[in-house]
Amino acid sequence: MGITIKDIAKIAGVSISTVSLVISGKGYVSQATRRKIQKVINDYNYRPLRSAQQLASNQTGNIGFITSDVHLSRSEAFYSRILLGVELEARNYDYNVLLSTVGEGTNIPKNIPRFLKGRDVDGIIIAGSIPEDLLWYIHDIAIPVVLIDYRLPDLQHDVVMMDNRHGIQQIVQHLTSQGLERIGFIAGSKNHPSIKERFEGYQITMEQFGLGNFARAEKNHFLVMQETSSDIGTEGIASILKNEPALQAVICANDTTAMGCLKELQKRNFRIPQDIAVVGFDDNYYAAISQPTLSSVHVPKIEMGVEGAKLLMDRITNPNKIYQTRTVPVEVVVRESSRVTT
Amino acid sequence: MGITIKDIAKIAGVSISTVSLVISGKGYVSQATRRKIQKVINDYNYRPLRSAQQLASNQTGNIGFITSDVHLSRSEAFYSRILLGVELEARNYDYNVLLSTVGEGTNIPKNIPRFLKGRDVDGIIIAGSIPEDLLWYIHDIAIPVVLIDYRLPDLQHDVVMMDNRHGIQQIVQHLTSQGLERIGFIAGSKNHPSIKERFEGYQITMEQFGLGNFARAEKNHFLVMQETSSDIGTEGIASILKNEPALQAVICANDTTAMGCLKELQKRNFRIPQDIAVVGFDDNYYAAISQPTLSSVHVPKIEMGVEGAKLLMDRITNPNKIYQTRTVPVEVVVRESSRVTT
DNA sequence: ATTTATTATCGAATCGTTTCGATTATTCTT
DNA sequence: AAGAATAATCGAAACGATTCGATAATAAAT
Repeated sequence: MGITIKDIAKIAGVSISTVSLVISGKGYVSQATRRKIQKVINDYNYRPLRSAQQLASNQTGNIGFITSDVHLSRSEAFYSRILLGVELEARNYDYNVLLSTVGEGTNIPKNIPRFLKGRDVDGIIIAGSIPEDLLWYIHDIAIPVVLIDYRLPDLQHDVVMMDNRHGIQQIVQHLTSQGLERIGFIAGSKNHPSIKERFEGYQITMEQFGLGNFARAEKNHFLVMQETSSDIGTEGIASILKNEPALQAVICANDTTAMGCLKELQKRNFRIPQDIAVVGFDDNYYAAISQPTLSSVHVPKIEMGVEGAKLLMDRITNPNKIYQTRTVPVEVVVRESSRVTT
Repeated sequence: MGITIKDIAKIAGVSISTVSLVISGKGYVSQATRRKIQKVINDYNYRPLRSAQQLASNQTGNIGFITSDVHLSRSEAFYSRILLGVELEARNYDYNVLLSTVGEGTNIPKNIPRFLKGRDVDGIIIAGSIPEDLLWYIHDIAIPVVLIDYRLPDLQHDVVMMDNRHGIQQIVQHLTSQGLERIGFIAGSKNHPSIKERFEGYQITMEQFGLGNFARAEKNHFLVMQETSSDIGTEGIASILKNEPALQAVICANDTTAMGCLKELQKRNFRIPQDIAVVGFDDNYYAAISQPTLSSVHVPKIEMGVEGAKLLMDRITNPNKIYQTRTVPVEVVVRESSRVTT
């Protein structure tokens, strides 16, 4: 079928190994032969066969990307964008990206990505939460791993996170600077590390602004275990308002939740933001076109993927490095839903 | 490093080739030896190394998934869901999925997915539009290809589409059954085959309902080349209303466009659906939670991916089969934005 | 009971690279 | 100018599977 390195060598009148050296850029090859060989390669449009390279070099040139099926099909395209970032960066290293989704259920071994069994990848990136025992399984394989927007307290890994605490801090600051003080908090999937950090950020910052009493009162939060959905916002705001009718603002742990919140408030004829200000987190596409437009914290998803890929490449070439956590900066985007003063 | 087929053979006391036969399920192996070998394989948790299999068998066990970067990061997760479907189905065949995005720009050869150059995949799936010359390039490689939600008139391929015409037909029927007759149409990226079919569906059905005159008048459509965005809806409805103030309903070629349309109408204090009914297409997540909730046509995205993967597997094992077009059914979901009568 | 067909097992070639060590050619030291 | 260091090239052994053909064992046919 295809043209092989052997053909190239014969045509160029050199040995196979010299051609290989030219391709990989390793070792010593004289300018003259290098050019000669390169010309033949170009002329015949030759590319080495990956599987042969893989077998001989014991490197696959592939990385695996694992995320849950639910995450991948999320409407906000949050993890899709992270995947995109990974793909973009992997390309710079001439790596392929293999995708595998896993169910939320904890069904090992059916859940185990095929590329792990066949030793098809040099390293993997895990985006978002996956079943804990699967993470342990992967950990035990001793393959380079980078986690994006996820982590387990008792497991050491390279990790990429967004700056959740600082994002919330900016929000609280923005709200209080407008004189709002009774600020509630709503979140789903509270076991997720990002959500946890956002809640902690809320508590810490409120404390700093002298609003610790309000922030500590349980009636002013709504935290549940469910997967992110707009229902959480709907239920959440209802629950808080029941006990705290004088609420002035509410921070939702993400935009989808905020959307549900918005909807419920409108149904009850609250004016937003005059009666209650609402802010989300993530800065979805829909934040910018919802009615009213939603203030949020912009998270650079693609960059998170890029950073993750870089970290992974680093770890693959340098397996004994100390583990790193990389935190990408975020920024509040103020829109109609929280702009009280003009 | 890892355990090899040689080790298994030695431990089981058989030849390498017999072990291979057990793994692949081909040829003749007695019950007794089969069990014996299988036991060793299980005990040692052995998996054949893919790259070695690939090299020896000249099959990769991989499929490539190509989509544009813009499509993948789309907020509606339309193509992410198709990807998910492909992944789910590929798993049933024990195939890996390699992902590559391509820029919208037409920069061959930088745009060429790496897995094509290294002959890393047995076939590829292309979801959504990609630069035309890239499609020609792929066509020339003569590798099995399936297109999902895309096609080129003068290029033969296996194709998966949604039933755009019938979806629109259902919409028009739904609207006219409520007495609405002056129904406009708004779409972006009008060169996309799905959008084209939706527009054709609009024209044909309107004709069937005796509303051909209205549907044929250019002032009642807004068709532009831009990529899908909510701005198209905003501009579109403004444009149509200028020439046709008595508009009763508008069909948007997708939900995102409809969102922009909704927003503009609300800004102008139109009541929806009493003054103007709005429907979208695709049935996004946000269609169900927007204000008002948006009527739309549900498209089973994951199933489209599944169908695509099936078609591709079929073509890989059977390269000379006649080309197929598979059309998945769609269904109107009526919500607040178009429910005039109660 | 011999021939023929079927089932079972194996040895060896093969797939297309990388890489190690050997060999030769060139350049640098003193 | 001889020996040492460096640069250039090559041959051959891996890498870990598949697969073809040969051979041996068993079953079926006459």
